Amino acid sequence: MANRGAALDMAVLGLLHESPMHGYELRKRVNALLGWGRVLSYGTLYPCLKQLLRKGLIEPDTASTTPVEGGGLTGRRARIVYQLTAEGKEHFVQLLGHCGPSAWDDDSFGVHFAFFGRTDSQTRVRILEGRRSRLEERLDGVRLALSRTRERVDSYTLELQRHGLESVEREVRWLTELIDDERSGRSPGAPQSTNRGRASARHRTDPTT
Amino acid sequence: MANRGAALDMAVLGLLHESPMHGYELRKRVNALLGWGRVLSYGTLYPCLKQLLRKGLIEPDTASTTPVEGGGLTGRRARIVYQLTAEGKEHFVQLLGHCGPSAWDDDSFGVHFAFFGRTDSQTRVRILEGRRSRLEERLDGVRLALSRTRERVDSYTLELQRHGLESVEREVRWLTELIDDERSGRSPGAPQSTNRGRASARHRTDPTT
DNA sequence: GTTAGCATGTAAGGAGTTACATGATTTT
DNA sequence: AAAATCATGTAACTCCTTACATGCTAAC
Repeated sequence: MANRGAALDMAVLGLLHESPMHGYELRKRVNALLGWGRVLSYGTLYPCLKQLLRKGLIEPDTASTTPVEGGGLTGRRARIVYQLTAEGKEHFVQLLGHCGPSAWDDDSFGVHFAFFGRTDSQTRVRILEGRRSRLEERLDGVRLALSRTRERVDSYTLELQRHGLESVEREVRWLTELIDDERSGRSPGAPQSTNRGRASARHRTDPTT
Repeated sequence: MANRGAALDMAVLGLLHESPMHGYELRKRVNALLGWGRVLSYGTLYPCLKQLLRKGLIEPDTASTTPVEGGGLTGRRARIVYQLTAEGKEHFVQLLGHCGPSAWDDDSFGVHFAFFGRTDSQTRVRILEGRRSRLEERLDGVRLALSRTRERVDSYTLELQRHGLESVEREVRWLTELIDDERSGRSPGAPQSTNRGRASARHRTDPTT
């Protein structure tokens, strides 16, 4: 019970690990972090924070949290700035190390990847490979279905399946490149704020955009 | 109330429109139709069928449904073959015609696309264009977030965002090609079972696979 | 002075999953 | 005789969204 989307927990913990934040800010950062198409709603975020608080993984930062009384200087209404507790940090590090099947899930993988900068290369490779074989299973399933239905299906259905297949194949190639980079030490490595070597150059899109 | 995943309803209706089927078969076909990554479970499908039955959109095909008594000949256990009612067919045609915002959603779009063979070119173009602008909005959001955070973020987060961006951009280009094909009459058109012209040739992947 | 953005929450409900319950038939 | 596949369903639970409730501050 109470798994509250392991991916969301991890995203929140990871962002608070970087710097303390209040809920409103956190929501924007989570939405930016994972280009999840869908956006995180307050109805999900606040209950999540409440639960993390109850578990003792986060706590209000009393220094930064604006008290409603005395205000004047701040110019903002009361808000609760959260920070990680010691257990919270510990828990996040543990989540980071988990490289089992649960980390290959669509959402979970995205969050793990976003925090790769805090992991060691070995864990990264394990997650990358796990994710890849997960996608390859998917591929096999779709290819099988495609070969069985082929000819019995109209061109649009076929085109849809073909497009889906191509997307997943592309993702597999992406993972393979990342794994190769990782193994040969060409990986982005440390969480530097300089933008030299933002992942291998061959991934780049039009830089003038 | 009771929207029961408009996308699922439509997929079921559409498949039953092609030929009557029982639940077990239907599940496999739905899973093949939409390379949804996730698979449809019985816990979703059967309640859905129940509801469509209650709404009078589908009915058991008494001729094909195996009665448990008297069996002998069939060699299979009792199963319920469903077919569309007149209202069901009507409803499906209506769903097919809906080209408003709800049809641009990830799932909904996939189902609409899969049944494009039953629609007119005008509807197809409207759905394709709606879907494209939906994705372009998404793109704008991500680009904005990217430009605001750039430099403050480590290379892995950046790479994740870049990859997400590229995927969506690729999808936009795919839609643009389809729209062009549609406008110039180069579209796959009718739901033929011959495989001549399975969408424009330039979409093809390695045919030897 | 009203709209837009900041900020925190709750309640109701939708959509789907897992796990269970049941049992026949076919293959190994 | 066991295991896999066919076949239908229900119950409990999870995750998340929408819509609501509340109120402050900044900009137009």
